[in-house]
Amino acid sequence: MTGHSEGNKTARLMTQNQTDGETRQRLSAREVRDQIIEQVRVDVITGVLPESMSLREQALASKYGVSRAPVRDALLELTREGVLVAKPNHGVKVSRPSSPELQKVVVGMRRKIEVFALKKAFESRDRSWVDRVEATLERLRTPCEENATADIVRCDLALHRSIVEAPEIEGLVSIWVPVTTRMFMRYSRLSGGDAIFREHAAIVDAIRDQDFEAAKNALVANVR
Amino acid sequence: MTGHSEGNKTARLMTQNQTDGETRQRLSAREVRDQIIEQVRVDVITGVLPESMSLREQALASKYGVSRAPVRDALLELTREGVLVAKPNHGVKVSRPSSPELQKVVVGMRRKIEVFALKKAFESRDRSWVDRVEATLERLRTPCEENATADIVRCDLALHRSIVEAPEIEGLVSIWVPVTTRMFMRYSRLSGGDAIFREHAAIVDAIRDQDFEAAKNALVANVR
DNA sequence: ACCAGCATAATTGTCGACAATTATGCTTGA
DNA sequence: TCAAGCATAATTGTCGACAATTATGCTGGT
Repeated sequence: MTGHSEGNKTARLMTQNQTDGETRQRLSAREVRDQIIEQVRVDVITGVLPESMSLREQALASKYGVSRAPVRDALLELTREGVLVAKPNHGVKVSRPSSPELQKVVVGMRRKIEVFALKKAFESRDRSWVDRVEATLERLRTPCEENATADIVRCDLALHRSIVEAPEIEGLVSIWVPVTTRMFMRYSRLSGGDAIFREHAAIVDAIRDQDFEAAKNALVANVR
Repeated sequence: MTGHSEGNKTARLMTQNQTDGETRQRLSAREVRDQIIEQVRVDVITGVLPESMSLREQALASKYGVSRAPVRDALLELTREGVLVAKPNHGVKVSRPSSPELQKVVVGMRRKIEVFALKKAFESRDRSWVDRVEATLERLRTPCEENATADIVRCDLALHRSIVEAPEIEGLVSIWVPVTTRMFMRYSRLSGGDAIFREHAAIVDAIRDQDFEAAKNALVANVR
């Protein structure tokens, strides 16, 4: 955070209420922009921000208690990801989910990407990668037990991302992000946190056991 | 463009020289940010900006005669596309091209995307789409005849993009962009403008004739 | 001679304000 | 009453400046 006016280091309060029925949220130290990106992305996926809803930079800035600059950066990014669509000089709105037909194509692409990452990671025998994946799975446990949708989405994404962030294939993430984001816009299993966790645990277990075929199968079964 | 200082409406000159050996360029009216994005993207693809070269916001801003804001937006966008990589608070540098193995995966994905777009466009029987594709092909002619690499890249990208921008599948572009950008970072046919034009003309001819199979084959042959 | 710690410099991150563009409502004329 | 044109308002695009963080070079101690 920053603020050469009145901001302190870790958080900041709002001064006035917005007209959209959102609950107030605080953002803390870590890159403001990234947090806004994640927050809005999750809000869209979970339906807090409904389809076609238009977003105003100033409104979001006030809501998060920051200036328009990081909000602008975030909206730009989300637009490129496909979460939002923009008309020049006229702002952005929440985009529509894919058609079922497109969704099929997207699912296929995401499977190819993640399986490829899996293969490369297995080849590299990088123990720290396994550790990171395991740690990220652990973050998914509590949200699943509590059926906390927003956190499930967040950690589900984070887990798959950690898989794709295998060593030596850095460039893959930039392709994976828009593909997966688009898939998640039809996130349809908002019930059954237990099942969600088990599916992911199966992937990670197979990774830990260095069983590529099992990991691949569990992954493909989960990506749908 | 803007400039509440000395800018006029269509263009603007620089006031001082930079230390990087770049030639000066002018940007005109249309969204400054988009032009910077395209310029830097093409510069990376054509090798004007070599791998691992680090880019400074202020240097680019001075080079293009604008402030840091639109440059910042552009770098953010290009980072998410995978053209650049960023370390927090430390700037961006040109990223490395894909490994041959990853390149194969990427080629397959791009083919799937463009063929899918082709299919949907044929189904929709939208004449204006055909017109747009034809017009975009026409823009490719002169650069190919003159072997103007940068413009070839620009118009090559534009043509394929116009194909993907088929009606009713708006969401596809956001996936297509990083995939194709990554492919182009290994743009290897910088010789033979004639051949490049013929390949693309074959695609568009088949589209005009409403011959899906021929268009698909020409497309797959071109995407490699 | 070499390493640790510190001051300095360079660069990004954020902020508030202005310019330009687009949308919207109002007035005016037929 | 309705349509066209205009004034007004709302929103994005860009700018210059400040704050914070990170990298770098220097100094002093061992």
